[in-house]
This record gives sequence, structure tokens and C-alpha cells, in this order.
Amino acid sequence: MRVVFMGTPDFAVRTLEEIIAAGHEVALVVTQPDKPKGRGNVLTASPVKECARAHGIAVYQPKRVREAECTAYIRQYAPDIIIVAAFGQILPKELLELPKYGCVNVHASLLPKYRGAAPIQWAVINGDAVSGITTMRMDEGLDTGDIIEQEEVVLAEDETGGSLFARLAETGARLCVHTMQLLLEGKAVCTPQDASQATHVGTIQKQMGRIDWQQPAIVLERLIRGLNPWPSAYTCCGGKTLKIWRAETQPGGDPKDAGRVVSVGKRECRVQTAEGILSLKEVQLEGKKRMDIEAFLRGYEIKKGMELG
RNA sequence: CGCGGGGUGGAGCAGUCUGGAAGCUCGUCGGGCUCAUAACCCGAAGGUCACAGGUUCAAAUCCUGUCCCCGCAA
Repeated sequence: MRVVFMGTPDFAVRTLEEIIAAGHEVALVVTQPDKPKGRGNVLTASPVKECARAHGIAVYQPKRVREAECTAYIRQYAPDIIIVAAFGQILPKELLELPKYGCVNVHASLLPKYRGAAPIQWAVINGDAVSGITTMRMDEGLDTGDIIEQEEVVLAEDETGGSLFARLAETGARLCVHTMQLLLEGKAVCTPQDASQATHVGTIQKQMGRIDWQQPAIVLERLIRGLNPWPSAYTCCGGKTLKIWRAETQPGGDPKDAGRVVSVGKRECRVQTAEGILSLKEVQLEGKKRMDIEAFLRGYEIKKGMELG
């Protein structure tokens, strides 16, 4: 098929690569404009743009894809299908109706659950046992289109936002190509979403990572995993930001000490929560590299009774 | 030129302001103690103090330039 691909982050790159590998003709890649990023505010291209450039594919970076001229521009490439994966913008009706096979979206959740921007992290944060990929025929709503295919992915005990991200990117890439094949063969069956079961998730805010020690340890542990590697969970330790990359839950303790270090040894630093104890396993102090708790405790004196947050 | 922290034996840090013998907590190796140990005791090895210049009788420390790592903001 002749494809116009729309996507932005790493998640979308895998799908783009798979489409290319499957032998489809990717005529154009649409991605978000370059933005200043990182230290020094260097103007940086999106991962999808890098990928497109590596394959010698034309790139289009409209600020707002809803503008009429954008649809006109894309029309020039006469796509049979438009594949959208984590693009970050809503498509206008004219664009949705442009390709013969329509616009297909690869979404990283089992719709109608987790419509919206950050389904992967939320699956981990909420402690879900299963997540997955949905391919759907896009309509004018936000992730409300008819479902074409779904594939489940079982979450591991120690699943992180990053690890699930990688696995779902793989699954999504595979499923997308499969769905394209179904469409091509006219075998695709579209199923409307059960709107009554729909849930929405917004973008991940950096501040969501601030640990509230008045929460149960099990909730905090999920938050830590869900926000690893970005934007990470953190607390305040001696006036500095301390990121917590990995932690384990333990039962017991007194909830009235929530936020206090209840015990600290050479290999362990345990913090009380509203319910249970959180044993820190991997941390990172502001300005320093991330390190396991043993290394951290070698260089920094953490006292029992010390308050975090 | 967005703001800021940092590069010191294998690990994490102190020492830098107020130049003048390489320190701390661990790890490693050897020995001892112990039923045993991640515990304790004794001993040892291991460092171009990121790199390059400069100042000085003397630089981890002061000055100049470079490289690398990281936090924040966006």
C-alpha cells in the first residue's frame, strides 16, 4: 500500500520501521515540528523524523494539521491509507476521508480503556494485569473509532513504563502491519467501542511523580514503576530532589511515621508510608547519577527518623 | 550563549573558599575469630586527584581552555 505515516515518539518509530520492512511504500512521514530540547535548548527532531530521514522518506511538519492547507498538502501524496501512531494531534474530517482505506490508529491500550495521551504509564500505575494494543479506524473523536484488532500484553511483576513502552511498541508495529493486510484483503471487521466502558487518561505531568507518603506503599511502588524512566518519581531529601527509580514494598510499620526513614543500614533504607513500608532500591540525587541504594548509602549519611518529602 | 550540580584507588563521597604529607564509608586480597555470617578483629594491595596549558619554591586546591556525566527549565 501507499502509506502516509503520522507519528512522533519512539513508540511510533517501531511501527514505521515495520511498515517499511513489510514492503509498503511510505510516501510521506508527518511528525511534530522540531522543538528546543535538553540542556542548551538544542533544536531537536522527533525520533520519527530521524527514522524517516534515515530511510530517505519525505517529512512534513505542520504546526497544526487541522489547517486546510495540510490536508491539501498530504493529498498530493495520494495515500491508500494513513497510519497514525502517537502523533499528538487530532485529524480533521477531510483528512480522515482522504485515503481509500481510511486512517488507522495504533493505540497502546485495550480500548475503550485508556483513551488519550498516556495509556502505557497508567496501565502500570494502576497495577493492571493486562494491557495491549488496539488498531482502529479513526473518527473525529479522541480514540473513539471502531476497533479493527486488539492484542493483549501481560504485565510483568516488575514492569516499568519504559519496559511496557518497548513491548507495546513491538506489538503495535506487528499488529499494525497485520491490520493493514486485513484491510488490503477486505477481511477487516470493525467493531464499535462500548462507550459506556470508556476511560480517559491525560498526559503525564512531571509533578505526578512527587511522592505522597500518605499513600500506601503498594500504590507508591506502582507509581515509581509507571513513571520509570520518565518523568520518574521523586521525593525531597535534605533539601534536594531525590528520584526513586526502584523500590520494594514491605508490610508493617506505624502509619503515623509516614514519610520518615524507619531504618537504615549498609544495604537498606526503609521509609514508612500510610500503609506498609517502602524499601528504596535505586535512587538518584539531584545532579548525580542514578545508583543502587548500597552505593548511595556509602556516600551519604541517612539517619533513622529523617523525614522525606 | 536558558539555570545549576559534578568528574579524587573497584563503588559512593570528603578535601578545593583559607595552596604545603591521598582522607572517609565500603569493596577486593591475605590472616584470625565463629556452628555460621552480609557480624567482629588484624594486615595488605590498589590513585595520571577528567584532560591540556599557566601561576608558584610547592597545585586535587588558584587562573585559562577542552572533553565527559547529571538535575532543573523548555
